[in-house]
Amino acid sequence: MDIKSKNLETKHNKNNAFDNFFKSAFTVDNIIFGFDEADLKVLLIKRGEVPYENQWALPGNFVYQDEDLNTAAKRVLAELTGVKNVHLEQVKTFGSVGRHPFGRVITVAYYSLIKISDYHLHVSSIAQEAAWHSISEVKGMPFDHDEIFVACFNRLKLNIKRQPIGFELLPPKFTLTQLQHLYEAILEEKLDKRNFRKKILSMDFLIDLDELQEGVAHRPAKLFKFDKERYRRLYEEEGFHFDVAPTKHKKK
Amino acid sequence: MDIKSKNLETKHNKNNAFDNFFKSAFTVDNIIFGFDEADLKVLLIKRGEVPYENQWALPGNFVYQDEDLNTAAKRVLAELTGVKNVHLEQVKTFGSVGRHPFGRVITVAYYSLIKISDYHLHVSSIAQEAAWHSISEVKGMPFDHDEIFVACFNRLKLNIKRQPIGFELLPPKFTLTQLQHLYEAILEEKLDKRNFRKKILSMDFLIDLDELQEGVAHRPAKLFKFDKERYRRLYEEEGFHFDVAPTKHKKK
DNA sequence: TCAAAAGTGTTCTTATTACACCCATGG
DNA sequence: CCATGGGTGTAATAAGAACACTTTTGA
Repeated sequence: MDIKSKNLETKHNKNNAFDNFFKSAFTVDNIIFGFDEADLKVLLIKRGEVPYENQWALPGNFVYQDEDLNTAAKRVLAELTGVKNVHLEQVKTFGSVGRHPFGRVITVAYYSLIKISDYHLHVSSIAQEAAWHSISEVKGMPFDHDEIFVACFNRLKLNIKRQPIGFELLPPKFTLTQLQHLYEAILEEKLDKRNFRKKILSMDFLIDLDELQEGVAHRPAKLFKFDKERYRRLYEEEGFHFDVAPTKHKKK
Repeated sequence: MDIKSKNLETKHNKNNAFDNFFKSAFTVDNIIFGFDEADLKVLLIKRGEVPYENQWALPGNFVYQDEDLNTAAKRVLAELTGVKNVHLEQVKTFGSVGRHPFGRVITVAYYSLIKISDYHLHVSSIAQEAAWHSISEVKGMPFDHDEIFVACFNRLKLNIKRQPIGFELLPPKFTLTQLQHLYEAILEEKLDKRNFRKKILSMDFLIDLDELQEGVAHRPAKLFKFDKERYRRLYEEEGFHFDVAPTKHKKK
């Protein structure tokens, strides 16, 4: 992403009445989710810049003057992880007056879903250091990052039941148990195994690869992959609904 | 809302490296929904300012340097309609590079729900003129306002099934048919009368006022009001779900 | 007495829930 | 042969969908 210094300033300088308003900055912050067999994780950085240098925080960056919001979010992600073509969703914008010590900075929060195996740390200008943190440990971040994290996690919980995004977090081949654990990690509740399988298979977007797990000290599980086309069609045409009973608990 | 000229600029001027980024403006735009017996409406303004002076557009305004985003959205609403304490939801932020001819302007879109009867036009600095438009007529607005409208309307469709917001659009006393028409207008489909009533009454947040409509040329309908407390509890405790069959159409 | 909208139940179908045992593998 | 997780079905209950006629009022 190269930064051309466009003539935006000269354009708005024609309209002096508005100049007072062109004094804000805005940023994107990115909650990068990954799933590691059993745990839902978030990629945090150790900040390489003031303010809050050296603290663990959400990866984010200023949005350049000639850069769209989504582009900026993708850039942050790519610089940090080297991963492109990622599922990205804008969640909410945070703009409290006092949220940034340097002035008025509004931030647009995104979440993204990546396969943890695709990730290879690209230490960049954004960060001195980056690391995956379990979602339970994500607390005490600077700015309003805790609040941003909660908003994004809640959005993910909502979306996982309605959108074809589960596979973004899994390797291309996975077992039904892995998929169930992913849902459990996101929804933060245990699900009933038989009901989960019945429902997910009835939806008809999983392809049985006729392959088995290898090297596990128990009966090997079958491997599946997502049929993205079907998954997408299901979502677009009829509004996909995923809901199964938690284990041993009356719903409602 | 008075505008103090805080010392934000001097604060960030200490950090010259960032100064390049403090050149953006941001605004809020507000999709104000109202419901008028049969039709869902949106309050548009005839712009009193450049750019696009005299065109119908979404009401919005720059966010002041010392004003939170929600506060700005409420201010726009209050200046335009005189209505306060309104249901307001942030939907999405739009920030394409070229969306505003005066420079980089990011806008945070909100929707709000008001009782159309509470509204008395306060022509303000924001608008020369304001008027309710049926949602079907809302097209051809300047900037990216069409896109913003669609995003907000879609969000409303989603929320009406999950959140206790229906009553925000109705007068304090209403009939079941009015309520059904509201749902139909938002969801853009006809619903089955008996199923609608069965479901909505079983949820137990409507209070039968033992009053009847007057002066109608047909059997008068009973009047109900919302029990806001119950409605809210229902939502918070168990995640309220509203879904009824459209008339004469197989679902799925 | 007519037009207009209010009000009201039942049956059928589909989806959700609860629940427990045998199987295949590696160590 | 044991520990570990994989894999499977059925019955009971609840929710959703389809559907048509009688009632009350004002004009």
